[in-house]
Amino acid sequence: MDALNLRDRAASGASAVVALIEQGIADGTWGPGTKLPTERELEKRFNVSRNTLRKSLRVLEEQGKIVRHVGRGSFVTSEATVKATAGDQSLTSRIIGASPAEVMELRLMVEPQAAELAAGRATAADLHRMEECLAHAERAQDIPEFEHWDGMLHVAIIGAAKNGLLADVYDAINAIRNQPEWARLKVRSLTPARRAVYEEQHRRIVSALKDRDGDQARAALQEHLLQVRTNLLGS
Amino acid sequence: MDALNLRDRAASGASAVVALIEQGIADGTWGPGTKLPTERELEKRFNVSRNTLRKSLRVLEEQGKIVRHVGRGSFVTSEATVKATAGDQSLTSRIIGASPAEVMELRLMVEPQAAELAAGRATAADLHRMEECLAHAERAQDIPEFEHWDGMLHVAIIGAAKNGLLADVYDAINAIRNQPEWARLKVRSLTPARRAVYEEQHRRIVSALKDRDGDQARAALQEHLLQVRTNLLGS
DNA sequence: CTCCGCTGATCCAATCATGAACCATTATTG
DNA sequence: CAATAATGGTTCATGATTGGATCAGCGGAG
Repeated sequence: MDALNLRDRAASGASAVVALIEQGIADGTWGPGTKLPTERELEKRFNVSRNTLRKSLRVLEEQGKIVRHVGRGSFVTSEATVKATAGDQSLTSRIIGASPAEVMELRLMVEPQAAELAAGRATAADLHRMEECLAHAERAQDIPEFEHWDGMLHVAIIGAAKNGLLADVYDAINAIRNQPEWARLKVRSLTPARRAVYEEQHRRIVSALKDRDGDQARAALQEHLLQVRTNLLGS
Repeated sequence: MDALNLRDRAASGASAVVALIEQGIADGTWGPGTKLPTERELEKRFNVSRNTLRKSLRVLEEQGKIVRHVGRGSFVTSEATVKATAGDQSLTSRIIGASPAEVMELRLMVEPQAAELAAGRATAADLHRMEECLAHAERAQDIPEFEHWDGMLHVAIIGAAKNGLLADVYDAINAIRNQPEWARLKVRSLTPARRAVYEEQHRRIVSALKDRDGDQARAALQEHLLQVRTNLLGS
């Protein structure tokens, strides 16, 4: 049946167009948040004049089912986003605003002690993973690749501490590494000389972990992070 | 007619370009750490203007999926593929499943050092708030009320460290206090004698903070948490 | 016939995409 | 070391797209 051709039907008019668009929203043709076709497109699709179509859209807008913006288009209201904002806010999103100084301070609190725990808990697989990160980092051709394996090494150390909660928290903190400002800070601070220093410090950390020397591991990681903070924040 | 050429229309627009590049990252065309083609190259490949392309790249940068640097190029970040697949789960919800042993281990990592920082950063208002928590806790008529002010005291100490990120993380961890299982554990472990010990330890912590004695504050808080862990977990 | 709704058209305002030029930083080359 | 090329960062003018608003005309229902 030619359900879209309203002009030939007895029940033509604005209210019929409203019903059709509502149906399209209900059956998923236009899902929440999606953009409706332009008015000039819908005008042709429903075979009504633009004024009639606009009247229908106005009804839907007043019902809160769509929102319209000049120059952008008309959009189906998204219940999902409304629902999302009502609930508890993800820590990750709150963390995004944290300053590099705050991040480094927290890392300095947590990571050295995690290394101390890891010295007593790391499995052979953990240590092997760290060695791989070391190798990859030293073979890295450019700074982003080095940063990647640097980050993975720290994650591996945290993971070796065998505390799932700690790993989750560190993951959340680590998400900041992907923030543009933070990344720019890292790249700018990473000179070849400093990279060599980092690689040496990394080796000493992993070496201490392999020796099951918790004190040494904690001290080496702390020294490393202090160096990173100095390079990063210039203090 | 040009308006009906859906291929051309689909290829235009910033969001479409974002999707294309995301796909390229997801399917391994541009793996983690690799360098994207230059903007002037992508501009031609996707048949959009450079400004449009750059808008798309900015979106990807804000999502942390790529990193850009003047004179060098744009690079896929290490966690980009992970981010493309894994949704961002609230840390709070993940934390709920953490065991009391894990929680106490993390608190032992963070809180004593936070106390050390707080000794040097606490404002008069911070110290006053701690005193109030102390007073309320000691006047508490029942265990839940004592627990409440006990928790508030710890929050106040964390807050005095003046690290917003730390405060957010601690808030997330602290949410477990409202979990039924955790509460049961606390109530069972809290005898009147132990409560008296806790109050004495609390007073020593706050006293050290008022004296600006970071070492003493850290030691006192660590001792307190070790005591709590022993009482909670019986080890 | 009159009233009301729909039509077709025109213009306006906000937004977007485009293309180009120029700048700042980095890499490469002589 | 100096010069050149490469590359991302920024800005601007222009045209296209899109919803917003108005108006004269047409046609059926009362």
